[in-house]
Amino acid sequence: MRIAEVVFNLPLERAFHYLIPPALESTAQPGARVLAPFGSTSRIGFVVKRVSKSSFPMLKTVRRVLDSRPVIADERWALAEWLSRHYCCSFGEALAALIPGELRIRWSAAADARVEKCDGSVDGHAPTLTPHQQRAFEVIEGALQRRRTSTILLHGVTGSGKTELYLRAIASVLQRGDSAICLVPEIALTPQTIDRFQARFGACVAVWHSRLTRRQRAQVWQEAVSGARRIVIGTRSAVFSPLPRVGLIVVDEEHESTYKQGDTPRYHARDVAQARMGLTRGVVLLGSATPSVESYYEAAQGRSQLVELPERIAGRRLPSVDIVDMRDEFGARRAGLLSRRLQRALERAVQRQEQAMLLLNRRGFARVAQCRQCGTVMRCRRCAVTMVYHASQQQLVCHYCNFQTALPDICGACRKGVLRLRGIGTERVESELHRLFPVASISRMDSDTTKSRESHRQLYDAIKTEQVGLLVGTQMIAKGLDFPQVTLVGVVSADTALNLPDFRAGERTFDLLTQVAGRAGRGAQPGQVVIQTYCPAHYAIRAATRHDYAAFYAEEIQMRKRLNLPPWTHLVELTIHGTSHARVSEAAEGLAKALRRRIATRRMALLGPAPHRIPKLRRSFRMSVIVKGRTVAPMVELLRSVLQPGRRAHGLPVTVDVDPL
DNA sequence: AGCACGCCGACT
DNA sequence: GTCGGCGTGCTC
Repeated sequence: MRIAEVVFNLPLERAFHYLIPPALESTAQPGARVLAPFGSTSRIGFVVKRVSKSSFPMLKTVRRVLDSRPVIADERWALAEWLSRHYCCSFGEALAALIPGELRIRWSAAADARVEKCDGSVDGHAPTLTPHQQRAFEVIEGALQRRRTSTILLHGVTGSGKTELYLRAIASVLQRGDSAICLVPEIALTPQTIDRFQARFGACVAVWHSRLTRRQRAQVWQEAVSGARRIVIGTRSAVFSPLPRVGLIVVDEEHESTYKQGDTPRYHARDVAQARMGLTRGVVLLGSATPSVESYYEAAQGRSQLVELPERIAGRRLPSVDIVDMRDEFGARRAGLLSRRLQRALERAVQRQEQAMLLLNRRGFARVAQCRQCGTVMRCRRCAVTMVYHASQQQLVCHYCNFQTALPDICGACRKGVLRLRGIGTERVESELHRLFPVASISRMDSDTTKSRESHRQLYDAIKTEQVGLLVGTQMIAKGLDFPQVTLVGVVSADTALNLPDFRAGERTFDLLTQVAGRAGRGAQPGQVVIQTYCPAHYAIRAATRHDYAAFYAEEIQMRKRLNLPPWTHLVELTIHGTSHARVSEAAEGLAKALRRRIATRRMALLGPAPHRIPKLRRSFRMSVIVKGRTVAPMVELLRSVLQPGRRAHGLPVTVDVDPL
C-alpha cells in the first residue's frame, strides 16, 4: 500500500503511480493533493487511491502532500465523478473544478471553529408573508421536511418577494442543523441581496465570488469547512462549497447564463446543484421571474414542483409597457436613436425629477467602422470579428480578445475612403442624452465603467442616493437592481438580441425585456416602460409587454419541439481549434466521419462540421460539430471513447460543451 | 495541457 | 551552414 494513484488537472483519463515516502504515509490519502514530479517539472495532483503494486517499472516519488486532510471527500467526491461523467472531462479536471485555484497554500481543517449561534430564527425584522408567499413557503417547507431529493421552481414576477422566501427556507434548514448555499448570478448585481442575508443571519453568512482576494478565498473556504459559516452566498463556483450537510441550494435568477462555466469542465451551476442535492437528499430551490425554458419544461413534465408568485408585494402594480414601432417612427429614411414617444417620456421624468433608465445591450459608441468608399469593415486581425468604436478611449476595440487600435483616418484597404461609424452602443446613447438634456445628471453603467473593484458600488450608491437622474446601460442595469425612484425604463432597441443566429434569441429577448421592465415602478410612483422595436409582432416582445410568461412559453416550447431543439433534446458542441485552417477542417471532417459511423445505430444526430460561431479567435481557427440526442449520458460516453487519448481529434484539441448556451 | 524531440523553410 | 516553425508523442 505504498503507492499512490494520482490524477492531474489535464485532459487525460489516466492516473499515474507514485511511491509514497514513509514520512508522507499518513497524509497521502485519497482526496489529498500532492506535488509530484511529472515529466520535466512537478505538478499538483489528487490522490485517488492507494495501491500496493504497479506494473509501471520506474516509479517516481511523491514530493510533498499539500493537505493534512482530504480537500475533497464524501458527496463532493461523488459530485466530481458526476461532473466528469456528465461534462466529458477527466476526473482530475473535475476535482480541480471543485476547489478554488487560489487554494495553493497549505491548509489544515484544524482551525478553530468558533461557531456562533446561528439558527436563523425569524425575528421581528422579518416581514410578514403575503398569502401567495405563505402558500409558496408551505410547499418549500414541505419539501424540506420530506428530506427527499427535489427541485422547486419558484416563478415569481419581479418584486414579488422571492428573496424573503429564500431567507425563510434557509432559516428552516439551519434550524435543523444543516447548511445552505445560495447562488446568485453575479455578486456585483446583488448588493441588496447580500445585505439582507447578513441582516438576517449575521456572521454565519460567507460571501464567495471572483473579486475576493486570494487570502479571502482561502479564509472563506476554511470557515465553510470548519462549520464557522453555515451559509455561503456566491456566484457559480459556490455550488462546490465545502459546507458540511448542505440541505438546500437556492439558485436565484436560475435562467441566467452566468451560471454556465466558460471553460472545461463547462458545467451549469443549476445542473450541478441538482446533481449535488441528488446525492444528499437535498432540495434545490430555483427562483426566476423568467424561468429558463429548460426549467419550466421540467416542471411541466412533473419532474419538479412549480410554485407561482403572480403579484408584486405591497400591492405595487407591474409597470405599463408601450411598444414603439420604429418602422413608423423612422421608416426607410434615416435611422434614429430615440423615438418621439421615448423622448417625451424622458422629458417628463426629468421635469418631475424622477429617475429613468435606458437599456441598450451593446457597449461602445459605434458597432462598426466602415469605409464610405469600398465598404470594407474594420475587423480584428486575430479574431475576424468587427471592431467596436469606443469614444471614451478613441479606439477600435475587439470585444472578444480586447485588441485595440486607433481609428484610421482613411480606409486601410482602398487607401481612399473615410471611415464612417455605424450602429449604436451605450456611449452613443449617453452622448445623445447629454445633447437632449444638458442639465440632467447622466451616467452610464456597463462593463467599461465598472471595471475596477469599487466602481460598481460607487455608481450604484450614486444612483441610490439619486445623484444620477438618467442612467444608460447594458443588461447590467436590467438585472436585480432595486431603485424605487425609477419610474421610466426605455429599451432603445429590443431587437439586438432577437436577430442573433441563436435558437434562444426569443428567450433572451423575453428575459431581457421582462427583467428591465421590472426595474420600473418599484417605489410609490407607478412605472412606465417604452420598448423600441422593428418587430413589434414577435411573440417574445408581445408576451413581454403583457408580463405573460405562460404565453411566451407556450409559443417557444412548440417551436423547440418542431425543430427538435432543447429542452426536447440535448446538444453537445465539439469545437476543434488550431492555427492551420486546413488542418482544423480536416480534423473536423475526420471527427464527424468517425462519429457518424458510430451513431447510426443509436438515437443521436450529427450536425456539421461547420465554422464555429466565432470562426477565428486569437489567431486560432475553429470548427464545430454538434451531436444531438435525447439524453446526455450516451453521447458523452461515445465522445469519451472517440476523443481518446487527450481529448483530441487528429491531434488537435477538442473542447466539449454539453448543453451549450 | 506543457514540454521535449525532430524534421523542413528563410536568414546571418 | 543554423535558427525556428509546429507536428508528434509522452508524462508514473
